[in-house]
Order: sequence, then C-alpha cells, then structure tokens
Amino acid sequence: MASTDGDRRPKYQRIADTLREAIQAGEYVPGDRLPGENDLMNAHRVARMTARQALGVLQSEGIAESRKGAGVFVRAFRPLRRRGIQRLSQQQWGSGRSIWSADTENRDLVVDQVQVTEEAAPEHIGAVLDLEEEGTVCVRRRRFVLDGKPVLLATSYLPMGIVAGSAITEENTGPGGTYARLADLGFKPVHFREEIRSRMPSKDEARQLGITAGTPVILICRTAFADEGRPVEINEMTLDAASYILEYDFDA
Amino acid sequence: MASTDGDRRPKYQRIADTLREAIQAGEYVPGDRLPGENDLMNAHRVARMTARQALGVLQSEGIAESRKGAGVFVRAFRPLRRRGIQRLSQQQWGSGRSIWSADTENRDLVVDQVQVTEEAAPEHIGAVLDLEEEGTVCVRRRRFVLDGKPVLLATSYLPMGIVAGSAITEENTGPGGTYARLADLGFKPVHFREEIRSRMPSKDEARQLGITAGTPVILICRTAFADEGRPVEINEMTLDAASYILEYDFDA
DNA sequence: GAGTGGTCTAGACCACTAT
DNA sequence: TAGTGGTCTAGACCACTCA
Repeated sequence: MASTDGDRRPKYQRIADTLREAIQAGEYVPGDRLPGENDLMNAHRVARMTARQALGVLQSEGIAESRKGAGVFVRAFRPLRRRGIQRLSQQQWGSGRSIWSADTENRDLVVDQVQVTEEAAPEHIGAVLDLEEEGTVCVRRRRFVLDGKPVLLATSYLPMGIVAGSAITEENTGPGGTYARLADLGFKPVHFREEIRSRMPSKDEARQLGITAGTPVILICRTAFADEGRPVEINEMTLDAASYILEYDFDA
Repeated sequence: MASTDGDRRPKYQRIADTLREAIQAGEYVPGDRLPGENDLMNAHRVARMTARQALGVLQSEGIAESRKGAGVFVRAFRPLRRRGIQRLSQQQWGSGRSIWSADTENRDLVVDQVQVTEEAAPEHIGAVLDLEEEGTVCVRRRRFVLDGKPVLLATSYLPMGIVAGSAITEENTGPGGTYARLADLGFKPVHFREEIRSRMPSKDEARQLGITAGTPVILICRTAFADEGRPVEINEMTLDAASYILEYDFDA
C-alpha cells in the first residue's frame, strides 16, 4: 500500500499535479468540470483549504477557471491571430478598409465601446508626441469584443493641433479609419513602432476584459510616424493574452 | 469612527488595496520589505490566512514577491529591450557579430547552458520544416542569463539534412552564428516570422527561469525562411516577461 | 534563536448557480 | 433548495533566513 507515501512535496501540489496530468491526458477536455473542493476533500482526505489551494494552482497556471457557485472548469485557448505588419500596410487602410477588420479571420471582432475626448496629454505621451504649447490630445478609447467577450482595450492619442476639426475627433472616423484621415491631413503614417510587454492585469484591466485569475495581459504600445520622423499617434493597447497570438513577418 | 465601515469588499482585498496604494504612492520602493503576515494580523485584526491572502493578491499581480523566511518585497521591473527586426538585419549577422549581442544594451546577457543534440523532430516542428524522409533535426538548447538571473530559454530546430557536418552542430557556431553558417551552406535566411503569445509558466519553465508567482512568460516562435520560402530554422523561445520589452519597427 | 513565510486542520457562514 | 466556490477564524507545526 502506498497510502503512507514518502513524498515530501506539499499535499496541495500533489493534488494539483494529479489533476494537471489528468487534463493533459485528455481525461478532462476544455469546458469540462473538474472535481470540486468537496470531491477533493473526500478523495484525498484533506481540509477544505488544502483542496482549495490545489485548485488555485491550476487557476493561477491558466489551466482552469472557477465559476462561482458552479464549479471549476478546464479552460480553452482559442486565440485570434494579429498580423502586426501586414495589417498596417498601405493597401489595408489606403483602400477604405478599417485596419481592425484584418484581425478577425472571419470571427466576430467588433467595437463595443467608443469614447472620444480632448484631454491634457499624460506626461509619457506628451514626451513623445511633438505638441505645440498648450498641447492637448485627442483621446480615442475603444473596447473590442469577440464572440461577446471583451478581448482588447485600445487608447489612442493624437495631437489636437493636427486632428482638430477632422473626423478623427468623431466616434466614426470614416472609411480607412484614423490613418486614412491623417493622410488626408498631410500626416500620412509611413513608419510604425510597436513595443510589447506582458504582465498580470491590474484589477481594473481584469474587470474591463473579464479576465480570470491566471491570465496575463499583453501590452502593445504603437507609435505611428509621419514624414521626417514626426510622431502623430500613440496607441496603447491591452490584450487578453488568452485571446491573442501576435505575428510579425519581415525580411532580413 | 470608521472602524465599523460598511465596505462590502472582502477584507483581504481591502488590505491588498491599502498596500498597493502605499506602493504606488512611493511609500515602498522596489526592494523594500512590506509588512508581513504578523504585522497585517495585528494592524487589521484578522487571521493569518486573511493577511496571507492579501499578500497573495500582490504577488499574483506581480507587484510583490516573497522570499521564504525573509519577508515579502516590492518587485522591480527593469527589462531588456529586444529589437525584433533590426537585430536580424543583414548587417548584424553578415558582419561576424552574433545576433544576441544586440540584445544587451551594455548589460551582461550571456549564454549559461548549451546543449546540441540530434533528435527526431517533434510533430509540430516536422510539420513546418521540409524534412526529407527519416528526417531528424539538430536541436540547439540554450539558456541566457542576465546579471546572474536566467531570462531566456531558446530551443532551435534545424533540418539535419541541411546542417549535418557544419558548425551548427557544434556548441560554438563561429562568427555570425547559426544564420551566417546557414548562408555558408546556401540557405541564407531572407525572411522571418515571429509569433508571440503569453501565458503563465509551467512548473518546469518557472524553475528554469527562476520565476516567482505573478510573472507570465512570453513565448516567441521564430521561423526563418531561405529562398523560395523554404523554412530552415524554427526557434522557440521562452522569456521571463518581467525581463523583456519587445520592439518591432517597420514601414507602412 | 527570533522572526518569517509555507503548509495544514476543522470548523463556520455567505453568495451564487443550477435545477 | 441543494451544491458550489468565496471568505474567514483560530489555532498548529515546519523550514528557512538573518542577525
């Protein structure tokens, strides 16, 4: 009998390992309900907090997610593919298409919330955009929803000195979107820089994206440059990491 | 007196919020020790598990990290900048420099472990690389260390049919690295694709990278293509997300 | 050796979900 | 309404760190 085993790892880790292996072996598939706290207490003769800790391990690994009052379930991973470079090529926004449509791959990514305001530039924004004195910025905040689930928050900053009076200050920027309007204004973006990092979400980000424990966010900060290296837009994006794969294609 | 407040948020959340605000207000700076479990029990009149939960919130957010027997400390974030496109331009590896050296920005990023083997190709690798029948791959596994801390695991797969007998199968690939050797062999990489995602680390990844709770990993899968779109290398990288900012610069 | 975080027990009450 | 996860208490012992 191996019941009095000499394993020196914590009980909750052993329980978590058992469940993880069962998931990886296909005994539970995405969407399945895992044994609950009560099940684990009985099966492994442990206290509630210990069973709870075991389930917490899987949640913090992003393998499982709990639904209050219902149970703990195996998570699915079905991401979007976001092509970082092709999506910003001339053909895309030069020909009347909104750049975001390239994201969807026939899935239903739509704008959920839009808010356009004029604000004083945050310090880190003003330091990059060349603002005239009294420089305010046009701030476009949008949330994107995929299949009913929020997956992307985007906040775009543009110098008011450039975009005042244009459709960029409207909720609907018209065919080709913001970049086509910038081109109309003589500030056609010709170069982009995207900076990417990842971390755990703040409470506010988790709320807005409906993120469960164990899921990081990806942050993309894109700067668009017009001729002569003039920065004309900064777009700060927050992505649910479980919903995205980013792709960059380029030549040597 | 506000001691019997009507706040309906969990105690541990309120305690965590208090600490988080103190950190953001600069009362604690990176490296500082936060109040411990005992301190919080006394200060907020709660049980150990509740104080513990509060500290757990900050750790899972990546704001703090615990050191056994020592305390809970505010974390620092001092990332490397990895330039995804410039680093692979001709000048870099065409002129005798190892591409990784562009990563460092005067910081000390060095290879810590190298392992070169010949193996049967994993299924997802063989499906992308054009392997001859009996196709094995040269597998180069490396770990990179920054200031004594591991930050990057890289596993590179190359078709044995191409690289057999070359310096690519040695630990030291010579000036210009793997890509210069591929060029010598007539398979100069001319196009790259990098796919990026992020998730929480597996236990093994966390161990190899020395990752603490609350830190995701970034996964980069790079495919290098020679002429006629022939894939000649797949490099799967696992990055400590707290150590990296990725950058992609490109024209419209 | 004093203090710290890590694990664990055995209870309890609550809000929520599903039926 | 029965079952679920979420929160919380009041203890306990351990391994570890640091002075």
